[in-house]
Order: sequence, then C-alpha cells, then structure tokens
Amino acid sequence: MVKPTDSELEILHVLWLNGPSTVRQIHEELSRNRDIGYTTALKLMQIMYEKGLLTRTEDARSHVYTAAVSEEDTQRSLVDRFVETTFRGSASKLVMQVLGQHKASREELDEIKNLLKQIDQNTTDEK
Amino acid sequence: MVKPTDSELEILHVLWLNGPSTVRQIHEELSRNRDIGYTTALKLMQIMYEKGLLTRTEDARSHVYTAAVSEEDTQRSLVDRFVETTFRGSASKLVMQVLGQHKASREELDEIKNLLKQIDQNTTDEK
DNA sequence: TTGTATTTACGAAAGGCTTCGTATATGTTT
DNA sequence: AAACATATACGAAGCCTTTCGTAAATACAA
Repeated sequence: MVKPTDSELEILHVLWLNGPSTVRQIHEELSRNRDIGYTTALKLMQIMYEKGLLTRTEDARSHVYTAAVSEEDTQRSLVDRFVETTFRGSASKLVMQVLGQHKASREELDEIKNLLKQIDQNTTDEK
Repeated sequence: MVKPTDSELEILHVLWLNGPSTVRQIHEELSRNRDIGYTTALKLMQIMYEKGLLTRTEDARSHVYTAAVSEEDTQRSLVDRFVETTFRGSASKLVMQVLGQHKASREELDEIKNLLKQIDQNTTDEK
C-alpha cells in the first residue's frame, strides 16, 4: 500500500469529496487553503499518477483525474503506520490520547459508545 | 513544537523507556529492530541535539543524551497533526477507524469505556 | 611509548518532496 | 491567419532525511 505524503493527501481529499476533477479544479480548491502555483499542483498530480495514486482520462484537452485509492483503505493504512511509529503498536493508547484531548460532540460520543457495545457483543459471542 | 521524524521517534522511544543513554546504548537497542550503523545513530542524535529534541552532558568521554521533550507532549502534537492531515480534523472519525480495525483487549476496552463515562459526566456538569 | 579500540565530528552522497520556470502543444478569438 | 489563453511536459533547484566513510581526539593496554 502506497503512503501518500501530506500534499498528496490534500489532493486525494478533494477528489474523494468532489469526485473526478481537472488540475484547474484541484488547484482552485488547494488555493483556498494555501499559496500554491498551478504547475506545482500539476506536477504533484503527475507524480501521483505515476505512483498509481490517481488515474486519468486524456481524451479531452484537460485531463480528468480520479482517485485510484479509496479513502477508507488509505486511512486504514495510515492509521496502522501511525499507531506503529507513534504508539508502538498500542491502538488503545492512541484512542485514549485522542479522547482525552479532543472535544467530541455528544453525537460522536454516542457513536463511539455504540461501536464499543458492538465490539463487546462480538467478543462475547466468540467465546 | 518540533515534529520528530520516524527515525527520531525510535530514538526518543528508547530514551523515554530506558532514560538517559549513550550513543552506544541507543545503537544497541535500534540494532535489535533493524540494520543501522553506529555513526548513523550518532549523526541522528547529533542532529536531534541541534534541533533541541535532546540534551546531553559532555563530561565523560561518551556523551549521555536525554530526551528534551516528553512522550505525552510529543504524542499529543503528533496526534493533532495526524488528525488534521488524515481525518480533516475529525478526531471521532479517527477513533472509529481505530476501534473498528484493531483488536483491543478487554482491559483496554474497559479503560476506554471508563474514560467515556468521565467525559459524559464532565459534559453534563458543564451544563 | 606505541599500538588498539572507542568516541565524536564532519562532510558528502543518495533519495524523496515541493516548488516553479520554461518550453511546447492545443484550442479560441479577432 | 495571427495573437492570445490555457494545458501538459519536463527539468532543475532547494530542502530535508538517512546513511556511511573518514579523520581526529581520547583512553587504555601491551
């Protein structure tokens, strides 16, 4: 599984959110957050294409790029790596850190609680 | 807050675990996990010293290095960054990902549930 | 004291990421 | 057709990280 850099993640996020886009569209989105030249965005996307992170159609004058990796898979693989390097493999340590640090909304907390319940049940079932 | 690289994190982990150490000691620990030259470890630690990630005493022939940043603070700052880049700031999404993916032990799950209860109470108190 | 081992310091190479300038191709407008 | 706008391709610079070789200092042993 390929590990996207931070810049590449920015681009992937736009594609995941908006669907297939041209370089111009991506560049416009990125420009909202920070200063970045058009050819810089272009180059990034060309490299991502070589890496297999993006696909593209070259029919039109402007190429249309599509994310070749899913948000789910990418996040999973990044989380794996992060847990390993930063928490020495202890996922629960990470969870505790996050919950202790960030304010989650009531809805989010409920979601998490429900998820925990499900895990509980599954664990019990297995026995 | 400085962001340690993955290699630097490895070194910090050893120092957090074992306390102040010489280059030799660090190198021995790192060698357990992967091939790495002695001078490579030395150079890394010298750079970390310049960055302010480590302090050192030069009294003895062998310098003794100490972590200049705490594990807690470092993890907090790394988590912040990670949530931002990978989950666009949604901490709960990260938690859901981790819980859905990694098997946590019963004790860990209980810990997390307790933490959630505390958060619940605090949230209620505030109202 | 001479040689051996260990340590630090330093420089430099290799590779990756980000950035942009320039060249070239391709449409569009007048 | 000529001028203009826009797109892609490409190369290269600048920076950072990792890696290691080599030199110089320091301690110890024969």
